[in-house]
Amino acid sequence: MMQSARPPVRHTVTRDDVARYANVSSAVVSYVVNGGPRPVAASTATRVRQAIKVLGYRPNATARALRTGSTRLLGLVVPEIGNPLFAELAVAIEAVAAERGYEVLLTNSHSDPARERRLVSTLIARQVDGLLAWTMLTGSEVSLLPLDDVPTVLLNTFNAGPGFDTVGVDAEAGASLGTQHLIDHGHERIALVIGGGSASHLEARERGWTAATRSAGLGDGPIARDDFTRAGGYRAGLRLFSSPHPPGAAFVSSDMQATGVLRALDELGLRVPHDVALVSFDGTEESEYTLPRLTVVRQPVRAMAAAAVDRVLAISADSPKEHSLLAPRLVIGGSCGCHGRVTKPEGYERPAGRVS
Amino acid sequence: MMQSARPPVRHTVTRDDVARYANVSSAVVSYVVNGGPRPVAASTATRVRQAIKVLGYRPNATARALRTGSTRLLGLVVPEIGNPLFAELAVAIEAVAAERGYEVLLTNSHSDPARERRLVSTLIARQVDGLLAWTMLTGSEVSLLPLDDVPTVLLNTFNAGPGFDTVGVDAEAGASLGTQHLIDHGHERIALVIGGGSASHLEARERGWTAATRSAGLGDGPIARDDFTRAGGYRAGLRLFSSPHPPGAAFVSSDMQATGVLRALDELGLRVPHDVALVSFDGTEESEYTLPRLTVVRQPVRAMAAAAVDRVLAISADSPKEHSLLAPRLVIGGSCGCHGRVTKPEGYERPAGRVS
DNA sequence: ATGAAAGCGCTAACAT
DNA sequence: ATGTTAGCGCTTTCAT
Repeated sequence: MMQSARPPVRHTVTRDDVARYANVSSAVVSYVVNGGPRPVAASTATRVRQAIKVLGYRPNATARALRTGSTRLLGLVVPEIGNPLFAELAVAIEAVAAERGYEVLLTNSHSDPARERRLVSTLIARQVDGLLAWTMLTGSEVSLLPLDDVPTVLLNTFNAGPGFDTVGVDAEAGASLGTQHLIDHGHERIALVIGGGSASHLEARERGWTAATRSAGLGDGPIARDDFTRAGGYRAGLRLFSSPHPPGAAFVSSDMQATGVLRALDELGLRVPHDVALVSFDGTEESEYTLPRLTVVRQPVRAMAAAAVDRVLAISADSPKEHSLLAPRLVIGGSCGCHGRVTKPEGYERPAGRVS
Repeated sequence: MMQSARPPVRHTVTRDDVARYANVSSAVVSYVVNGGPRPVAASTATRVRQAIKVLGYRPNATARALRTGSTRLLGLVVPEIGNPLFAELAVAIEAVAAERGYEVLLTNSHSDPARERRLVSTLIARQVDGLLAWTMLTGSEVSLLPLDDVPTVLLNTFNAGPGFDTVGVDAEAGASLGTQHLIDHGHERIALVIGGGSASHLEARERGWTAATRSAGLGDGPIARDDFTRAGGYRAGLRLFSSPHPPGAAFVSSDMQATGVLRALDELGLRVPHDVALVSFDGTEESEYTLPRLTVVRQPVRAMAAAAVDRVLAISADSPKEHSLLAPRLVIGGSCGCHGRVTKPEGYERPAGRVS
């Protein structure tokens, strides 16, 4: 005769304990806890709730997930939480997901393809109900991910082929918009500072910058490629503006790099926007507090989050793939030359409070 | 005769399918997948692995967790992922946890006590193996959390009473260190910019600032309290430095606020460090890219992460509570007056790469 | 309105 | 070395 296995004790009070205490069946406890699917007499429900309180019963979401087949968990993969853009996106996605009754398992790929593949695997193993990924992989690499039958939305990935749902910002239009603004200021030699990789959203920014300068009849400006970090922007800025014939303006493809460029310019003794005009891509809160405040092409982070979460929750086996492309918008700061002086940050409110 | 319930189909290929395909028992598949606890013949193992590959089998972590009683998941609650300090801490905790074979469920309380309580509840419901929380609650409120029997480490919480394990930085010593540095520069009236709340780590910073000025025989400087954000620092800075008798130096209790103070000073036409000297608390990467670079009391983020994760994994029912207090250190930047000019950011490397 | 019980996918003790 | 099987805590169908 077989003996049963003895798994480690964890969650001492179970639904059965509550049932026993309240003198009902475990099914009734479920009905009370979940508000259905069967009705429960008011007096019984009260007794059950009382038992739950007295015993300190806490439902086990793991068991529930195993039984129902749904974890109400969304997996999110971003390249770097330390980048304010992704932090803001993660916060927004978390907020939208919470409104829909989902929680988010947030993971950080450190822009490492191998790590990204591993993260996707563990998220799937954890049975997430949906997956949102800002991938660093190329289109063909993405196709190799073990995405099986998990509803997936790729963020800002435009070369993944038709097999994936995508939500992204029109980076090409955004880069054109920002570059055009510098052209409107009369600049004729406009550099591009951009990440070193070949992710599709980077290529799009490069295309937008090229398109704007060319359609204005200007020659292509210099390109400085470096890491998608503050340090990368700093190095790119030093190279670009200490060259023999430095450009008078630059479109920087991310706020983090722009922060680095600002430091480089400061060290080189160049003033913004007087000597060099700058427009950057992202429009994170950090960009509102640089000196001067950056003029930016702002990513519609909230809208992206909402579109992505709603889409991933709507995906079913036979739904056709969708591709949303959101429009970024230009937000004028003090780095482009529109204002003689720095503009107020958005969070500004009349000074109030104590100074003791 | 009873019929069985029919949960929704999800994960089509199960461990039993693999067993059937490889012509072994499901136990053997487990042994192969988990590398134990019983040995498996090499040829059998190969057959099983082949079956796994062919069928595209992916283990179900939910079922595993239910069975073993361990999710290998750590819950983390921080006040605001948008704050670079917490982003850096989250990344560090994630990295340490990964080394120990754990993943992190990261949640954001938005500094809202009610939300924080809810997060703790859902993390416990999700059966995290441990909980790390940078709480905004007071000591007595923390005691009311349904922490039951989940190993918990509180981060930077010093008034939670002896019932909790804690890991934190010595904020009082840090604030003294930073303030003392301004005193060493000859400042006699040193303001404090600090958050409006009453969290214990804020009180500690205030104590440290007070202790340093008093032991130097100086009178207490002005205090500006405002939100723990860039906007809060900006408002505090405007109030503080547009007052009739503005201080010549300030110790700012967070990098984010310091960023706002820098903007306020810029708008008021005051130069740093020439007119006003600044030292701030945190030492995030962002503080290395402000203009000028901030002189900071740097929080030992990596060390905190390691201490917290190791501690939470070591906690058992009968282990006595521990309280680690880590030492922050002063990192000189360009805002205190040590250098005539801005110092190089840490990420600095000799310029290299293309400028096309 | 309530109860009984099967079974989600997995692990591991016990049997062979 | 491999097989059999109970049961983790929960939901839900079917029966009463």
